[in-house]
Amino acid sequence: MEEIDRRIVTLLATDGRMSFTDLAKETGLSVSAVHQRVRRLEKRGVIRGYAALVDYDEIGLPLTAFVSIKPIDPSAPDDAPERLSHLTAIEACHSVAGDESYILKVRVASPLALEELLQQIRASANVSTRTTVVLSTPYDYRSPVIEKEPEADAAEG
Amino acid sequence: MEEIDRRIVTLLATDGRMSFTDLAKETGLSVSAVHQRVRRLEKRGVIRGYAALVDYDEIGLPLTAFVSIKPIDPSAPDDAPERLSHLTAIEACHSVAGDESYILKVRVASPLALEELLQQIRASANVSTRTTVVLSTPYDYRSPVIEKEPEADAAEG
DNA sequence: GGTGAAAACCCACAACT
DNA sequence: AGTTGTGGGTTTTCACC
Repeated sequence: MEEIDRRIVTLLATDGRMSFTDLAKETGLSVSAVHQRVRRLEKRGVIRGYAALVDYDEIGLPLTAFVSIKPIDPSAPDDAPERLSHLTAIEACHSVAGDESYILKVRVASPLALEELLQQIRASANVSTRTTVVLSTPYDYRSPVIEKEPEADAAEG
Repeated sequence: MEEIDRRIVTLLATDGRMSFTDLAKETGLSVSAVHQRVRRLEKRGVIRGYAALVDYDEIGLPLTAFVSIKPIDPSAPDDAPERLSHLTAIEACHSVAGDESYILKVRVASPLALEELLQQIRASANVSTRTTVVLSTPYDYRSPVIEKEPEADAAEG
């Protein structure tokens, strides 16, 4: 990705509501040129969307945990992510290398809610769970510093 | 938090660039009322900010990992988060219960970059590391479903 | 907290280089 | 890909309820 696009993505990753006018000032381009680039970055999937970052304490979900899961029956087809996606307390699901198959990040209201969630996870995906409770979060959702050479160029459109 | 604020936060968590005009339509309030509520939610810290969600493959950081760290000298003061915050590859830092003290989420360009990062983490915070590499991410950054009763009311402003 | 309205500002598109 | 120009929509503030 080239310099100006990198700058646009960095700015929007830091302030997702920055106006095109301000992006234009920051990049030295015209408003329409920036507009065009942002739409292209969205279309290419470099920008996947925009989100307000919320304080989970304030919205009544103060307990965060990482839940590592392992299938009870390793020979069964592994469709844990789909089986778990209806559980809205699960913020993220990562397939990982190592002893366990997935790491889930979950947000709940209380220890009791966590207990109930773990039961639902085990029942829904036929897995065992290992839970690591988050005590505090010094920082989170930091914006990336974008590399100069992300990858070799792909085939032309 | 009350019904309309919950709705506003949910909508902005899902689409961080939604206009005040659209938020007004969705909530049945006037544009100015929605505007006022959003500003209040920002000021109260319920909304911490706005971010573009980027595709880390596309920006040249295709390797994600969780790095659990443990102090080499448990009697030394624990200031790992501050000591590590200059490493921009670290997206998040959570203090956790359990055998290790923190879980870091990191984004790097390559296995070699991960190796170098781990050396920097160990050197900067005087810790040992245990790394779990992410193979794929079925989902991530899902918006919260906000509870009706987050907490008892705080003291008046 | 809510409303409507005015002014300032921003977006989206067109025409062109 | 970039620029400028413009009509129309959005944001922000203000006076009032």
